[in-house]
Amino acid sequence: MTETPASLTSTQLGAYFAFTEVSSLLRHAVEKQLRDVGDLSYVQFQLLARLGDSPHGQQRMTDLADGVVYSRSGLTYQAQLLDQRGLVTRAPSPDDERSTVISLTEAGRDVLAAVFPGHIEALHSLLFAALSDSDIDELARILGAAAAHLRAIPPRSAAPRRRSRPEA
Amino acid sequence: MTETPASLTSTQLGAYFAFTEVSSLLRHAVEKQLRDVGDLSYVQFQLLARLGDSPHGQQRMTDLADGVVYSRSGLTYQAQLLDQRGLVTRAPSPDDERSTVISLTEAGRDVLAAVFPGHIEALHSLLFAALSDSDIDELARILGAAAAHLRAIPPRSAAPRRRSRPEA
DNA sequence: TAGCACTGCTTCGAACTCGAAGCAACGGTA
DNA sequence: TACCGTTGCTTCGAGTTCGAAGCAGTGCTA
Repeated sequence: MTETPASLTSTQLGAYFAFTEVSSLLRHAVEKQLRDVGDLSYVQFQLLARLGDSPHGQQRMTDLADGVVYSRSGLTYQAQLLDQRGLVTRAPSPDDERSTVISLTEAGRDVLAAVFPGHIEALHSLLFAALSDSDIDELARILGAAAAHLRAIPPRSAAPRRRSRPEA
Repeated sequence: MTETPASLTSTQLGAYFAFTEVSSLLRHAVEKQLRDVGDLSYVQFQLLARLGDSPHGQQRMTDLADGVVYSRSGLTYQAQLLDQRGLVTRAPSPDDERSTVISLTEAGRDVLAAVFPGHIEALHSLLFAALSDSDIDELARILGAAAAHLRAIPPRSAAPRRRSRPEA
């Protein structure tokens, strides 16, 4: 570490607060749109979208979970729900019997197609409408660098969790 | 509406994806630090921090909930937990018997003080370390504008919720 | 001052999330 | 081939979140 100031500059604080605020508000607004149009939670949408972007509309559970920064057990739960709704199917991988491959169905693609335009429209009106083209360029560049940094720093931070005192 | 393109430019997509990724990763990392050092969830930290920043270390429940973009019932729950831990106290407002005023205790300030340096250090190493000063300026400016826009757009969007089919 | 819509908080039930533990399959080694 | 640490997923229990409903206090109007 070169230096570790005890505080942040007001600009840094401002950037951080603005970031968290945009994050919260945008998330809520987008969530609402997804719920209203496709009866999807944000997580479910992310999962479907990621599948839609994958080679044969399919991915291994673990890869999918890592992709959306989500717990494996949580993914199992959501995959069940999506499976019940017929938006995805699950099958053991031919390569590795342990793996479950989750695949987007036609119905899944339909829901995705139904939700997408509104999703994009929401992003336009909520986020990009307030920004100039060059702002968006800058944002993409800066956040891209930040994302790369975050991805690289903690490859998979360990350290045991600790909720409350488990016991004396 | 002036125009509603059916898709986003790749720069816009990039900005959006980078944003969500930074948001997720940063959130997880910060959450972990807060948990390890002060045994606080992110929400709890936000609540304490906001109280610490308020006039007499106190705020009305509703204002606090709005401040952190959080449901009222959720706040009631967390306020109970923080109360039990002695980090805050709750009392009816003298002005308005309906209101509950939640106040930071000394113990609450102590926890906040214990957690803060690590929190700032985490922000440094996770986020700001990857960015130049001018990047941070830009980020603050752009996200500030976006936040203002988001705050203004939906004063409090209504529209009834709808989860799954309530019936066959 | 009686009536009444509204506000502020809490309670309640249902849904979602997570980590730990459990179970099966894999892959290396002897 | 038998063993064994590792990997991939699911099950389980506990904790957290939300919206709807309920309840009390407020303030406006007649």
